Amino acid sequence: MRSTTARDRRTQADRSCEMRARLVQATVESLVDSGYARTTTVEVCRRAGVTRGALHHHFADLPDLLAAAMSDTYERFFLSPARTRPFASLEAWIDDAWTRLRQPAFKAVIEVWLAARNEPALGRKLRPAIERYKQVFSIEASARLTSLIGSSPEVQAFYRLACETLIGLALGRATTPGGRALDHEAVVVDMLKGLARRIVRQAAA
Amino acid sequence: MRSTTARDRRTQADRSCEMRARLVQATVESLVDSGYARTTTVEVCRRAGVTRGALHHHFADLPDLLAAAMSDTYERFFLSPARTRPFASLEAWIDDAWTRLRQPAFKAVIEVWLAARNEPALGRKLRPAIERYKQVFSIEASARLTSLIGSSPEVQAFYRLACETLIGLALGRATTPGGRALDHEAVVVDMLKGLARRIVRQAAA
DNA sequence: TCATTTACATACAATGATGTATGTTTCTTG
DNA sequence: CAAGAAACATACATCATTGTATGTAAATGA
Repeated sequence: MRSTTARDRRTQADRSCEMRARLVQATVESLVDSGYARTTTVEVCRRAGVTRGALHHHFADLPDLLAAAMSDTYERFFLSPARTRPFASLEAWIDDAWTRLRQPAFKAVIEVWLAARNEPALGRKLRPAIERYKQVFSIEASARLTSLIGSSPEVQAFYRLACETLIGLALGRATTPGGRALDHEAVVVDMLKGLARRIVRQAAA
Repeated sequence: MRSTTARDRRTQADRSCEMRARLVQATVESLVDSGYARTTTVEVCRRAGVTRGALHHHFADLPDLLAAAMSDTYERFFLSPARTRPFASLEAWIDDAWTRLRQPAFKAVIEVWLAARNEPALGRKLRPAIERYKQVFSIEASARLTSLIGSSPEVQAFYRLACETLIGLALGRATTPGGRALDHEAVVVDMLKGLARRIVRQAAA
């Protein structure tokens, strides 16, 4: 009598992949609603419904798992699906960026940003992922924006300002119980888009 | 032979006050450069150069100490010295707000904001201090701004936007190793002030 | 000045987290 | 269809942190 049915039979590569995915997902969820300090190996495994043995089989230690969770979050929420077409307008970029930043997963990013700054060992393991993420907001790397921003210092400065504004809004969400939308979010985003229109128009003139 | 000199002799109220101040200051420093997760009673006492006995004599537990540290930070950096004169311009307010937000102590605020959202017990003890702080940025409570902002929805929206932008900049500092100034800070603040001028001028017209 | 209270230190017990060592099951491969 | 390896579970030893209990020195006040 087999203890496993045919349905349970999976290739080892599949099992590894799925397990890593479960652990990574559980880590992000834990970061989002328990925070870094409470994101322990025990907590992650509890959420994932596996033992700590599984975790330590796939990840050397907790920082390794956190680094993997970060890379995954960047991929899923901020880089993919591959966006290549240039933005039609700065407003379109604002909508796109805010759609991504307002997701709960961004709280996980903030938690780990701060943790990485506080704990050097974690910081080293996270450096590649963080460097990669910084490029999401860098003008140089944003090929989809270059044609819009062009060489106007005014528009460049506004772009930087818009990034900071959206991050501020995202932090507000992250520090709000339940992660609900705040009343003034829509107001601020609208104003930001209105300003974008004016700045671009003025730069063109 | 006395073990204490006349110079050492202090009233008990003085000793209490000084000890509490030392502990609170050590807590803020620990939050700033070690973060919430590493701000333990042991760490705080190490920084303060006292034993944990002293800590637990003055504060029931760690959340109590953190709450005290928050209240103190709000007082020192964001509320006092009593600022009552209305701002001459929105730009003056921006300068003032950014001067305060860019201080390292703001990182302590962020750390505890996030921690309070993650740990309900801490959240309850911090609620009064947090509510109080929210008012720093609320239009209603900013008597120094009402005459500037007036009833114009445009200016109100811009004010909210400016708050978020400055918070975003502050978060950038908090997540930067060493807490150094970032290159684009000045650019963003300048643009923000430029926009403020235009918005106010337009609202007046 | 002496009893009492306050301020602070030391010692302790309990808990929780971490990484490792060692099993057991499931897949792969010759 | 057997090694052997990979996937995962269990058990363990260690360390950090917490709050409390208890002890001692300093200040108060009658």
